[in-house]
Amino acid sequence: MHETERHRVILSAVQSKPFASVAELVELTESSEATIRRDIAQLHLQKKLRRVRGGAEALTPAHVTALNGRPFSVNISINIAQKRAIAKAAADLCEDGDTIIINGGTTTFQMVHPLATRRLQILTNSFPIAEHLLNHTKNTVMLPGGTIYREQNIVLSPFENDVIRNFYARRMFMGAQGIGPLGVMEQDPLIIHAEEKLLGQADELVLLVDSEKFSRRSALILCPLARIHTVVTDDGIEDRHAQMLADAGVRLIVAPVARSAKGEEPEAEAAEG
Amino acid sequence: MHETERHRVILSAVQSKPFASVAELVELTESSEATIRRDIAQLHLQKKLRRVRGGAEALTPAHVTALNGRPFSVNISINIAQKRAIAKAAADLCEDGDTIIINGGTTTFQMVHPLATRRLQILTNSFPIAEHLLNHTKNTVMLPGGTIYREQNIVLSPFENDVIRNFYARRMFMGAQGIGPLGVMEQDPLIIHAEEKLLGQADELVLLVDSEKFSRRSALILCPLARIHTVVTDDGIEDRHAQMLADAGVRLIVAPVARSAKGEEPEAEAAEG
DNA sequence: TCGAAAACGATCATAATCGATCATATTGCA
DNA sequence: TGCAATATGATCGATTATGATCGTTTTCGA
Repeated sequence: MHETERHRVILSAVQSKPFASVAELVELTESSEATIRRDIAQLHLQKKLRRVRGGAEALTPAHVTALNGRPFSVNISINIAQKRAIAKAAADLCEDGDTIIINGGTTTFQMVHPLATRRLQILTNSFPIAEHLLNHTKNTVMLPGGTIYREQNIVLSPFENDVIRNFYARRMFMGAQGIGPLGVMEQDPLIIHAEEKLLGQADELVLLVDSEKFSRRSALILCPLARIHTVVTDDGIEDRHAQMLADAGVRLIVAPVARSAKGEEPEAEAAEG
Repeated sequence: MHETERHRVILSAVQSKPFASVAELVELTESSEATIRRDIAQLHLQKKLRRVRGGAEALTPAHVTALNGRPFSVNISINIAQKRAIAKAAADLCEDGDTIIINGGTTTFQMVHPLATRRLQILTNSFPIAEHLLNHTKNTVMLPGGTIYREQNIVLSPFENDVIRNFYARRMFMGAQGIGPLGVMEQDPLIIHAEEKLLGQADELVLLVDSEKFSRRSALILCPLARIHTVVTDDGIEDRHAQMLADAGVRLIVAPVARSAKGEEPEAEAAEG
C-alpha cells in the first residue's frame, strides 16, 4: 500500500475513535511497524493527528462524541481485534465499482477503515457508517429513509422504502447476534424487520461473526443457513462449526487475528540460533 | 492509446478513487511507466491532479474536503450573524413536541443550536443537520432515503419516497437563493425537485432569508409568495420588500441582529410563539 | 525497587520509484 | 519518398521508501 493510501487509512482510523494503536494500523495497512511509526511521525508534523506512545490519537476528540455514551460505543470495543480482522477480510471481497449493502453493527462498522481507499456504491442503514464513509472516503453513500434510532444507531422505517426497493447489490454484509444450525439469529424484531428488507435486494449474503457467535443463541431467526453465501469469522472457530457451514454449502473465510499479547509462536521458527 | 485518451483515463481514475498508482494506470492505458509518469507530471503542472510518490491523487482528497474546502463550509461562514439571528427567531416558533421539516441549507443549519434544548420530531434532508441533531440534542431525527450528495450535503432520491409521503409536519423551514414578487427562487433543478416533495407535506412554509436575498434573483421558481406562511429575515430588510410580503399576505418576522462591533444590546425579543 | 514486556529510535540492506538519457516508432509536412 | 518533430518505450544510475534488526527507553506489575 502506498504512502498516501496509508495516511488516509490512518486518519480514518484515528478519527473514528480516540486512539489507534500501531499494531492495529499495521494490520489495517498490511505494512510494517517501522513504516507506521514513520507515517504517524509525519502526520504529527503535519498536525493531522497527535502522536502518542503506542499509536496515535485524533487532534480534536470531536467525532468521538458521536459514539460516546451509547450502547454502540460499549459494544464497539469488545473483541475488537477479531472484529477488525473479520471486517478487513470481508472488505477484501470488494472491488472498486462494486455495489454493496452494509447492515449496521459494530463488526460491520470496522469495514469503514479498509474501505477508505476504495470507491464503491454503498447502501447502509447505519448512521455512524454513513457518517464515516461520507467524511473520510470517496465512496458513494446511500441511506434508506426513516427515523434514526439512537440505541442501535440505525435508520428504521415502518413504511415500505423505495430507495431500498430500487436498489440492487451483489453483496450484503451483516453481523448477527448468533448463528446455529437453524440459521442466523437476532434479538430485536425491529432489527429483523429492517434486515429482511435489505436481504431481498442482494444476491450474496456475507455474514461477519466472530467465532464466539457460534455458541450464542438468540430468540429470533432471521434466515436459514442456506441463505448465507459466505461466513467470515476469526481463527477461533471450532471444527464442528466449520463442518456445519460446509454441510449447508456455505463458503467459509477464516481471518487470521494478530495476537500481540500471548507469545504464541506460529511454529515456523526453525533456525533460532 | 493517445495522449488525450490517456489523460482522460487518468483523470477519471484519480477522481473516482482517492489514489491511483502508476502500475494501475499502466495497466489501464496499456502504456509504459515512463509515459504514465510524463502524463502525471504534465497533469500536475496543469493542476488537474496532485502528483505523489507512487502515483497520483485527486486535487482535493476526500478527507480534506470533508474537513474544510467543501462549498457547504465555505458558505456557512458568510453573513453568519444574520443567519444565526434568523435561525434563532425561526426556532423560537417551535414548541416541544412539534413536528417539523428542516430543509438543508446554511441558514437552516444554524437552527441546530437553538434546537439543542428542545425535543421535537424533525425530518430533514440535510446530512449535517441530522448529524448535529443526533449527536448533540435529544430531538427525534428522521431522514428521507437516497444518495448523499457531497456538494450540497443533502440526501436526494430520484424515487418516490415513502418516508416523506407518510410524514406530516405543521411547519417546514427552508432557505432560498432569492425571493421576489414571483416567489421563492432556487438555482438547481435537483434541489427544486427535492424541496417540492417536502413542501407537500407541511402546512405552513417558513422561509429563512437574510435581507440581501430580496435583491437576489435566480433561474428557477420554486413556489409563489402566496405559498409562504412566514418569512424570517434580519433587520436590514427594506420597506418596499416588507410591503411586498404584506401585500401577499405573508407574515413577517424581523430578527434583530446582534452587532458586536457597535456594542449594541440585542434587546432579546421575547416573542414566544 | 526490580525485571519483563512493550514501544521506540537508529541503522542498514533491500526494494520500489524516479529522472535522465537514448533508441525506436509515429506523425506531419515538404 | 525523405526528413524533421514529436511521442513512446527501454535502460540505468540516483533517490527514496520500506522492512528487519538491535540496542535503548518507557511502562507496568510483582
